[in-house]
Amino acid sequence: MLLSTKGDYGVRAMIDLAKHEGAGPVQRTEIARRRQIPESYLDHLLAQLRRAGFIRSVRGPGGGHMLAKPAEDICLLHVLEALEGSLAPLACLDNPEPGQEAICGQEWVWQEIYDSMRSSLSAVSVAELVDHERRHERDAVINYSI
Amino acid sequence: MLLSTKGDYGVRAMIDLAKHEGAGPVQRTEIARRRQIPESYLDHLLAQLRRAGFIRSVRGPGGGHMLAKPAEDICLLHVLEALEGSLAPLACLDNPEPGQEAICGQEWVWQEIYDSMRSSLSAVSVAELVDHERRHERDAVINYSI
DNA sequence: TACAATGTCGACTGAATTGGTCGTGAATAG
DNA sequence: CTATTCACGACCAATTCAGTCGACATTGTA
Repeated sequence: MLLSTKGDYGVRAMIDLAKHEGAGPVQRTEIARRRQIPESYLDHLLAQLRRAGFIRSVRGPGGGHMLAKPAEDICLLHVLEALEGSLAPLACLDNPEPGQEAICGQEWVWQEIYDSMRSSLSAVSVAELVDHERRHERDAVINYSI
Repeated sequence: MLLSTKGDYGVRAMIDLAKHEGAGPVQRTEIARRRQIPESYLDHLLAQLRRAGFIRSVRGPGGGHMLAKPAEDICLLHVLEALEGSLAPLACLDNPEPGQEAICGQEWVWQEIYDSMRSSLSAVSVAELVDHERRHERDAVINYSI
């Protein structure tokens, strides 16, 4: 049931881009270092995010990557689905086949879980993830300073 | 994010056993046929369910498998965890490592989803799955008869 | 113009996991 | 004793995961 690293890393990258918005393009190298992602692997994820329209990239010296739209307008669900494909825990939740209920007998439970999961994920924007991280950092500093 | 067939098949098997409770042991062959599970694969799943204490098995002619306790007392969460191991969508939810929050930045979202999922799964017993299936069958018959 | 920095893309790969099969052996009812 | 049924472990093919690598395109700067 694990999310693959694709989804995890991809979201990390989006958070990193959102956090450094406004200071020009962010380089692959920087994202990879800060978020502990293998650089050449990150390449693929950035490509997927670009094709999905979440980021823009510019080449050449001083180039890098940036969000293609405001972080508030990008929800976690869309990012994850772009990277992972469907998040359904059972294949039959996406394309229900008639007669399967009698054999499998548990779709209804998973359907509820799936709906609830999608609802949670679509309620969280990349901007909120950044906010949360910033708050967490502040708390850590306060704790440390006591 | 898919549940593996282990979990799916295993739950199907438990439902099948619960449904045919009281009529003596149920054979591997029967379960496999009704629930569309490869018979020799089902073998492994029954072994895991047995080791986890959910079912008892008897050998010899007329042998088979049966629930080791009332279907009402067996919840989906326990069955699935016995078959799949942890259901956590991120590895860090089970053994959080300090410092990861700053890098990953999304645990809190997944923690909520994970908690909610576990809560849903532990609220459903195998008996309820059987009930649900029986109701579904009745409805299907009614629809057919119209 | 040359070149260095950067992103783009696709081929390739090793390891792990998934989803099984198969064969041997043990228990037991009749 | 034999047929039936479970028990268990060895084995296996295909797929997916998680990357690496190399060739190439673009562009700012000297």
